[in-house]
Amino acid sequence: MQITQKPTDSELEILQILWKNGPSTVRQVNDQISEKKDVVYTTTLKLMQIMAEKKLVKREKSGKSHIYSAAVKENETKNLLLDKFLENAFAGSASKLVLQALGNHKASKEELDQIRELIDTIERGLK
Amino acid sequence: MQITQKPTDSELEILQILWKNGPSTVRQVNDQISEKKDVVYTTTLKLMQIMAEKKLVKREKSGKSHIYSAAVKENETKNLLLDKFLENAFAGSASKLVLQALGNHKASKEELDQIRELIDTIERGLK
DNA sequence: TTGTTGCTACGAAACAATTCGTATATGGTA
DNA sequence: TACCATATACGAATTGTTTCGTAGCAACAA
Repeated sequence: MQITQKPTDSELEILQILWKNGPSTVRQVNDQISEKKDVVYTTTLKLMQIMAEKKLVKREKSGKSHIYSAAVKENETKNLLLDKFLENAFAGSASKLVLQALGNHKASKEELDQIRELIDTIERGLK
Repeated sequence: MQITQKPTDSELEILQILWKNGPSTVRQVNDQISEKKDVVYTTTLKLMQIMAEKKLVKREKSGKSHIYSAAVKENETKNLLLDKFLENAFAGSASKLVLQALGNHKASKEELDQIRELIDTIERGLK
């Protein structure tokens, strides 16, 4: 399923858990979230029900509970979020964003090298 | 003034105009916004009044109208937004974000070179 | 069969962001 | 001064997100 509409922050939090852990019950997702903040079980349930309506997740019955899994791809979703963010905050310019991100956040030598390699690859493509 | 709270999308839109054009009246800001989408004057006015309460903008009286100007720095604001976004979508990893941004969005040779230079500079610092 | 436990369904409150209509004030001009 | 154009103030409707309480259902053990 192609993602079109940007998930909210809470929805993204749930998606991240599903991407990381694979198909899960509401209980499992809620346990994860509870490690970071106080949230009642039914709040997570409601969110996941809404996400099912929006087709952000699929669910299937298993005994008396449901197993939820992400219905949108991690990569595509993050790209969409990035696009919107880029548009809102950096007038759509990826390089402005990159300069700001690298200028102000710590990255290790390995990470920097990785980025440099990617640039090489892209430039070879550009020719 | 140090920014602490993330501006909303609409607020950011107004800030971008103030950063770009300098101190402006509500009318001027609204004219800019109107080029892209339909918005009634009082909507923009209300937003800017709220932004004044939040100290995102300052205003001073000039004749019968007010002149508004940004009260937060462009660089700091974008950094804050970037931090939040990084945290929500990329687990705080700037390099993951950069890889995704460069991998999926077009950047020109000049932009790529600029980024490469920045990496060089950072690595010299790290050394 | 009858509790107990843990699940889903669902309504509604609490917020926050956005939008707009209406009332009112003010400055400039005839 | 009186009028008009344009400004601000402000309340309120709308929309979307997040939160939680309560009701009811289903599985399983005693």
